[in-house]
Amino acid sequence: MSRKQLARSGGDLSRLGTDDTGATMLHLDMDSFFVSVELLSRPEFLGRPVIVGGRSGRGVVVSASYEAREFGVHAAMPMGRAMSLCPFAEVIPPSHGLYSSYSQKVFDLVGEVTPDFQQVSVDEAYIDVSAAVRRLGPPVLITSKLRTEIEAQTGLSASVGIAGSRVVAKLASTRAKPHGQLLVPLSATQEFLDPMPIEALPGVGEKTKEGFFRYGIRLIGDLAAVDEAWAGRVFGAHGHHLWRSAHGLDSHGMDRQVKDRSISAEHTFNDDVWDLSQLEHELLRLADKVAHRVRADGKVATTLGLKYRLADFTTLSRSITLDAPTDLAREIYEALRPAMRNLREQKSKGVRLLGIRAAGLMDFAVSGRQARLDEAEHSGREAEVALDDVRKKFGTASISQASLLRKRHDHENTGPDHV
DNA sequence: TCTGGGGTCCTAGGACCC
DNA sequence: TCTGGGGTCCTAGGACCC
Repeated sequence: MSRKQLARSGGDLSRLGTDDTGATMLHLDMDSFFVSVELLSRPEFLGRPVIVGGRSGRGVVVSASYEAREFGVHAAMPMGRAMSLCPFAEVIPPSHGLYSSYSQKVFDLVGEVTPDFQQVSVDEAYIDVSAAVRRLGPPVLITSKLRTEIEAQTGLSASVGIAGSRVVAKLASTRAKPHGQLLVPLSATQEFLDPMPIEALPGVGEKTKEGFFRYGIRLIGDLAAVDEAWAGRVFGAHGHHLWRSAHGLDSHGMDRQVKDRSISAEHTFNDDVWDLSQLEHELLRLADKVAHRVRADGKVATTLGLKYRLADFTTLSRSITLDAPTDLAREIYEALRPAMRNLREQKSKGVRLLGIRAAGLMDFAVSGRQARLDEAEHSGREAEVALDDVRKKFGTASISQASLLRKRHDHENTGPDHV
């Protein structure tokens, strides 16, 4: 049974009623967003199974059309498996820039309804219409107009859940898909939630589901019926949060979005890598990517993390907190390279994935970074801070260029013996 | 034909300080 | 003489989301 069918089997929607008083939280979710955007320029594929995703050996499905889903294809599935399930699907490589521009159009339209919304991904947002009802009418009407407007302006369809809380609105939009909207009146909230499988709750994945199953909890209603303190004892903070969700209650408000906690980049190799210099080359490329994005945000990073996944998919991580925050590729690279070398020596296995994370982000202006740059200039070490610009002129630096620059730099500062 | 990339949040243990 | 307890920072790992 597909997820959709499962959701649809959960109850008789007509019994939910029509009273949208107080149901002022909307969850908007674009229907198979990436695929739908691609179909705008490929109308000949309409009605066919279409998959957006990486085609190479280790690619996965990013988005599948509803026709492809009929074959069991879903997001995050390895492409090989998807193709065996649905051999005649059209496969389109993702164009993230294109999706961002359509995303912008959609959220511009949302912004015309109310500024009171929180975008949670490229194709999803929570919209609090409580302040908009006097101006625009009841939530159900606002929703209809918004969906019509989105479709008229972009050619894309959205589904919307309307409820009294974020968690219920989200479950409602899932139930409404595709191309629909669903109101869950406040009085029908528990009735709506109770028959749903426990894994429908956001935050319940494979592991948590197994945990609940061990205690005979299979439906949201089962969780709602237990004592909150028990859920907390057994499942910790997560348990409290999920118990509240099972009652249709949010655990935190819209103000939660403390954005930009980290900026990361990672790469899965087509074939497992054993060669240290190849790893270093990739590390430099990732450092460059992350540094650019950190600078573009006007930030500097205090903590740097390395992600290191072995051929057998075990994932190791190392992190380093810097004395002085940075936004330079070279400093990121130099900080993480020893950790990577250590891992390479300890684990005699091929490397599947390498990743870098920059965290502890703060504004450049308050970071003291400028003072360090000034100081560096005065002490004749401008080569160090300017290296990034040098590297930019060469394009993506090769490892030999990088080590040449590093050697020159080290030579200048500590003498040739240091290298 | 196994498992992308970019994120968030939580936990647990050790270091270190008072 | 040999050991309390709280707070905070840091690191490593893991679950989960789109």
